[in-house]
Amino acid sequence: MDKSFKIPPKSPAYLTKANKLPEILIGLIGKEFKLTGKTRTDGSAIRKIIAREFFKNELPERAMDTEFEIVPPRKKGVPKILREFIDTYVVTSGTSYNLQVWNRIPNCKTVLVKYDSGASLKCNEVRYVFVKIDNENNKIASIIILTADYIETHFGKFGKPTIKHQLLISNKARNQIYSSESKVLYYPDSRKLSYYITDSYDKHNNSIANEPNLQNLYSIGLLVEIVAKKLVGRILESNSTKNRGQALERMTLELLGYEMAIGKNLMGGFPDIPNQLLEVKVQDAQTVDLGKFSPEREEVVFIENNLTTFDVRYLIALTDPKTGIIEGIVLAPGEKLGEIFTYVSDVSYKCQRSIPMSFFDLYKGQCVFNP
DNA sequence: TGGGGCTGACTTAGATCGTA
DNA sequence: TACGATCTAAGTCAGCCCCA
Repeated sequence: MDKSFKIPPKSPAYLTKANKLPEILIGLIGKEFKLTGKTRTDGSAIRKIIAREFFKNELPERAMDTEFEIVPPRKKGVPKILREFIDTYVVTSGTSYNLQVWNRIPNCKTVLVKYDSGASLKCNEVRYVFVKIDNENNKIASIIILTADYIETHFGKFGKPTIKHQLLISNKARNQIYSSESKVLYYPDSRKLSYYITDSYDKHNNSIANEPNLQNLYSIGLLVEIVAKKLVGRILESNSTKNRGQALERMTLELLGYEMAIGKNLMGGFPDIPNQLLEVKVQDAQTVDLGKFSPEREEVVFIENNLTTFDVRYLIALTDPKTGIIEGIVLAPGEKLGEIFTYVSDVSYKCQRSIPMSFFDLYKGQCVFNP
């Protein structure tokens, strides 16, 4: 996308009026658009197409560098097409569309761009451009431009912001683990746990639902022997992303000696296996999604025992993305992860709101603003 | 509805080349 | 030799999907 779109307009008054936006984009209706299936590729392609239409039209005059300030650090939460204060979204299939707005509360008045004149552009002024794709005919079926206020009024408020922590394991670090003899990289338990853990295996009947029982907590050293080393070489069936994590969890439970009825649901929550204070993760790309909890900062997980994210043991299975074979294991207390790997610098969060697909179908062949 | 997962676009850093 | 332009690799992070 042209860099000029990353510069805000000279002032909010220079933005194209929202009710004029359909006139600019109407020409795209019926135009060919083939989905690649690669989500970010499609999202990027649509953004470029929309931007091109604005380019054909006259862009709002740009602000000079000295006239404004982007308020959020690292421009997080600022719409991609800043010159028109627009974010674009691709709507494909399904019965509802899950709108995810990243790093801003959509319908709030937090300032994103602050002008020296005193004017500002706020979160609730972002225009959301939804491009509905006709999958069968590979064409743009409709373009619907909405405001956050319209979305909340018609479909309900956005859900609470959900935080996403991520950890990076570089290929270099990964290869170091692969080239080691055991293929297992591990570190001893946190000092707090070291007084409670045991090095001897004793099959017991505690459910995974139980809170950690400090008498039966296996040490990382023992977990390496009974779980980690035995996981190396096993295959994680890659039928779906979520199932793979669960497959690893089941394998781990089995190796720990817990009995799991076939088809029985796992606990969910944090950590995955509370009874062993063990969080299980699969990694075949560079990024490990830690989810809501992260040991980057110490956070109490079990108040009763004052156990924190630093004490939780992380078992990360490094797998080959093509074969699903576990080629290496990282087993370390949360407090160590940051020393070995890199946390994604800023925490990202998203606000979600589902919009029924029937809403988009209503406007097939049209380009409309807040209909 | 909240949360987790993969993926690849985008960004940044580093390397190399061309010209003055 | 210095500087800028261009190319490449590594690092970052969010879009869309799926599931409980």
